[in-house]
Amino acid sequence: MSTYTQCSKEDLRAVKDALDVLNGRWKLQILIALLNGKRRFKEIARDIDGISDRMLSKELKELESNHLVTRVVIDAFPPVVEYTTTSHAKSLHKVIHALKEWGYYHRKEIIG
Amino acid sequence: MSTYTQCSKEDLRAVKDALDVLNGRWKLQILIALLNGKRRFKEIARDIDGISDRMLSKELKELESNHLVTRVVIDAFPPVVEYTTTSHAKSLHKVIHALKEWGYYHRKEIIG
DNA sequence: CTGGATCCTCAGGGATACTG
DNA sequence: CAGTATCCCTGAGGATCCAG
Repeated sequence: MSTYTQCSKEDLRAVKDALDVLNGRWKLQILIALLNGKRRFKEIARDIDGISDRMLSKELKELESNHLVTRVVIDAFPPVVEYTTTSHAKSLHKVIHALKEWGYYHRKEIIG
Repeated sequence: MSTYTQCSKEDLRAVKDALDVLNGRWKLQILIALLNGKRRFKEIARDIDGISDRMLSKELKELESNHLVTRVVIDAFPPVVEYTTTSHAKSLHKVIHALKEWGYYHRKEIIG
């Protein structure tokens, strides 16, 4: 395997596509929360520090339209809405893992 | 291997750290260009579709302050400035690879 | 509880012109 | 070539209030 990160035009486009779907400060955090098992709107909101209801709502919609999240309404009172990740979202675990590892590595590099 | 992407608070923080350093639409593109071997300011600018001189300059500075890029001035006329990635930046190849793979996968998921 | 609607702020980023 | 300086604008995102 090459030690280079060679990227063709197509590869670069794929990277940009990925970044496009995961853009903003919230989407990955939301997906991580869901992959950790959180489901209801308020649970997710509580889990993510600093997110507003408005943003959470908006981001969940975008994630849903990108097939990363499934929204299930349970007809009851008070209303219950459950969010789950799709299998497609689960394919993100390599991305998340890589970012996590690199985050740790970077902190050592900068601080240590 | 677990199929879950369990993230502790610390892990989440690491992910956020990583995203923080790579934020915006340009930084990863710049790093990819440099990892491909490009070096001079104008070469990078030409390589990245749509970036302005102003943004490229700003982003390069941020990357430099995060130890991801090295700036070398060659005293000559016309001026020559060479940018290279640090070994730390090279550790990003797993992140880039994961994003690339997922980008392709995502396109198939959405379009196909 | 689950959000929608509205209003507002601010930083990311574009365009252009200019310097060494 | 390698940037800086200015001006400007859009859109991400926050705050608050309201409805089912």
